[in-house]
Amino acid sequence: MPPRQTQIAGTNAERTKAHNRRVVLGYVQLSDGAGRAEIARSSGLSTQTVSNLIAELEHDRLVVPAGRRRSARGQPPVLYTFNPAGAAALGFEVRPDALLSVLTDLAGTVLWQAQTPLPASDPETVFALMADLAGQARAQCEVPVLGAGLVLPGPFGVEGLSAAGATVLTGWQGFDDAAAQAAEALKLPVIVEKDATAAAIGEAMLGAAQGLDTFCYLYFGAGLGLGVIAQGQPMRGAFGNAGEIGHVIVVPDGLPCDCGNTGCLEQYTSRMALRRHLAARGLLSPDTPPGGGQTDAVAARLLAVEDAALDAWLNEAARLLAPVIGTLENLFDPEAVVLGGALPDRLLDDLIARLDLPRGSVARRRDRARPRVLRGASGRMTGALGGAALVIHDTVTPRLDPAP
Amino acid sequence: MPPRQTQIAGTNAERTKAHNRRVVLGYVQLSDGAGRAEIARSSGLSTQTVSNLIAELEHDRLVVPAGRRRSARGQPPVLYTFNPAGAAALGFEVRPDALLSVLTDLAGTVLWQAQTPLPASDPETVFALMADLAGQARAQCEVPVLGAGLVLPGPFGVEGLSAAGATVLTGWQGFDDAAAQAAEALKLPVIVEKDATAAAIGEAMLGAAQGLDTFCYLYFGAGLGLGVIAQGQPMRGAFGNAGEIGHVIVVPDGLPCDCGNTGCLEQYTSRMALRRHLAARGLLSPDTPPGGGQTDAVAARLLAVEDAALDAWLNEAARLLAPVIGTLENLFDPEAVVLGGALPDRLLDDLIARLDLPRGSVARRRDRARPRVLRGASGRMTGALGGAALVIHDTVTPRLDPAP
DNA sequence: ATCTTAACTCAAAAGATTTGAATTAAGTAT
DNA sequence: ATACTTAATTCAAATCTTTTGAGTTAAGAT
Repeated sequence: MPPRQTQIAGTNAERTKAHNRRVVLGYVQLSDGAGRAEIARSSGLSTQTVSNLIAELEHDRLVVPAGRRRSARGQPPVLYTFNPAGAAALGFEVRPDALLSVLTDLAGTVLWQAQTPLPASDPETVFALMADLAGQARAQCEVPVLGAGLVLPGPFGVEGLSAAGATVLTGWQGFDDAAAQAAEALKLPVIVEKDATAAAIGEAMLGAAQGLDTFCYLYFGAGLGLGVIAQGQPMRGAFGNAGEIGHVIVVPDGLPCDCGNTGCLEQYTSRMALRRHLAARGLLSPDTPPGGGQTDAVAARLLAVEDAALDAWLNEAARLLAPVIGTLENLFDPEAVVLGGALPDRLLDDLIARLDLPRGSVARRRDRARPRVLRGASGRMTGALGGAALVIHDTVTPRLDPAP
Repeated sequence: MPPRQTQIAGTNAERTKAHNRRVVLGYVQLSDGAGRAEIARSSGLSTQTVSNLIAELEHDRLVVPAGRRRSARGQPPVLYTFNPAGAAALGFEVRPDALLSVLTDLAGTVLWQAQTPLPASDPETVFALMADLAGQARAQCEVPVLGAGLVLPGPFGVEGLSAAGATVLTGWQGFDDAAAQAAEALKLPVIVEKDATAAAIGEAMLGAAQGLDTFCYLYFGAGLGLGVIAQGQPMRGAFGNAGEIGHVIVVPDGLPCDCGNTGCLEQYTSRMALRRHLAARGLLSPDTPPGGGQTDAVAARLLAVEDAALDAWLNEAARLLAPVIGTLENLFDPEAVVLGGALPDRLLDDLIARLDLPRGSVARRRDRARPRVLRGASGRMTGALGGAALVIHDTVTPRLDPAP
């Protein structure tokens, strides 16, 4: 009868070392060339400890020496830089109709990718396919693969929401279960995350949110998801369902939603909503596949010709989104809100330009250095790339581990 | 030129021990009697390590032996329980007009308290007064005082919001600065937190949110604040301003707010709003002091006689609050949402009973064990008690320390 | 009465960081 | 040119903490 749900583990020398290794590697990654002594000063570790860890990281090819700095007095430090080519990471995004896979180096450069239709989305089928694809990917690269990030659409275990949505997987029990099964199938460490959060980690590691410690990420998939990174760590919620922003009610008695409420944000500001808007005006065939990029292509063309229907949709989407972004600012106090996902860059830029952000917000700081809203990376592989980024994040960012 | 804003510290043997000590103490606190071997199993530590730490904690009087368990085979374990009387914690809540102080034992039992009018709310005056009060408090108790929790109203450093609100302190630079100055004045470790978050920690340690790892806490002060505990840790945001829920817009083109927007939740659902509502109907003198409990007393009386004006206010407050709670559920995925603070219990209970919570929410789980909304502790000292709870939380809950 | 299981304790071993002295290297002043 | 200062790095011994393994104690089961 343990008193906690979340077991908190004790720590020991090995864990201490793993933590310090991440501290050193994380510092090197974010710097462009750092000497041992500088790392020691910043981390509070002794120079000797840093020296040992650097030696180990150099042996593992995760850092490489990059000449000596000159200037100032004293012995010039040997600079070390992060070596993106020293290892690779796998990312898988499972959608109801397809499995998207990438292999990247530690800088997020794609080494290999695949998009595979899914005949069925039950775990057995998917894991078998993933194992096969992982084999192909590993044959392509000569460096060690650190692990795999598995990206699943949420929410999990919710009455109503999960029964109705169009983007739902059946037979998947939850994060922990999926991670264990996937690790077994791939013979690799596996991290499971929902799409918006994985994309947010990707953005933090490799994209527009680099250097941000606390930010919100709005992910335009079929619906609209929210990933929150708070103090460098993804916010998961009690059941892994944090960030279900698509079902925030923005129009009282508005359009009906799968979730049973009316006027959900997702019904107005999402690719699904855009598709419906364009289809209703005859600008898009109603039987366009939901997952495909055809909506994007049409939208991009309409944007170029300043189409009135698209213009109206963008205005409405921006009008409803702006106060929600203000709410996010006031609730999470982020350094910025990032918009990204499966819409064309130009469309997101245009949407951002139309946002009339509320004045009453904790985001209005005198010392503010960057815009309140940023555009992140976009494209179809964003989720899978986020999966790979999870693995990189895990090897680079220190954190307190829960008990195994 | 360190690459991170938030320095991430390395760890060492001493920190390892401090962490493990917290793990053991935290486990004992949440259990009602635990043997060494049980603790070792749950924490992953060896029995010898646990034995050493228990010996140390017993020496410090933080745990006490409580007989042996019988049943099963093998030697019956010596059970240890948390000893609330083994130490004490101070809590201070600074308001523009008053300083509220408490000394509690580790179970949150009040050993001493004081409410002191503030002639001025500049840091020097407040710290001098705090030092004096801390001296009085420490004279009252024979056990060691572990530290002090300093509770301040937010937000900090925001244009517009901070210039306008009625509950603002001037001359206070920020959390870190205040913590250092207070530690200097009190000669004690000091933790600084904003009111809603401190109250939330208090609720988690000692109140309605016991055992909850992830929850939202709505704090009815003069305005309305939100404290979020995610995975056992308070969510602070990038600038310590997370949880400014009072300025979420719930009525388009509604009542004007100090923040510059219109229709903010705080203008409808807060003690300030209640006071205005009752004053406009002649049920309360318009010059009632804002901080006092007079509004509460009048409201309690009106509630008892089922007054129509109060009934209308409660209906309106509940109507606007329900979707906001739904939003919190969908954004934070908490185990529950707790309502507490400076309103009478019965009023909060009545408000909760009137909530018509949205059906489309990730909170609607088949495995849900408790109500979606709970009532927390209430009363004038809630914030200061939260301050003391911060100290207890800090001694009991393991976490990764940032660099000093 | 003996066996089994479980909790606990003692002492030595192992892992990691820290400490302090020595070494190397480059700039700066004499 | 030479000596001094500053800073990074390395080496070896010391320190802190957990782990390991053997041994002890205690209660139920056979």
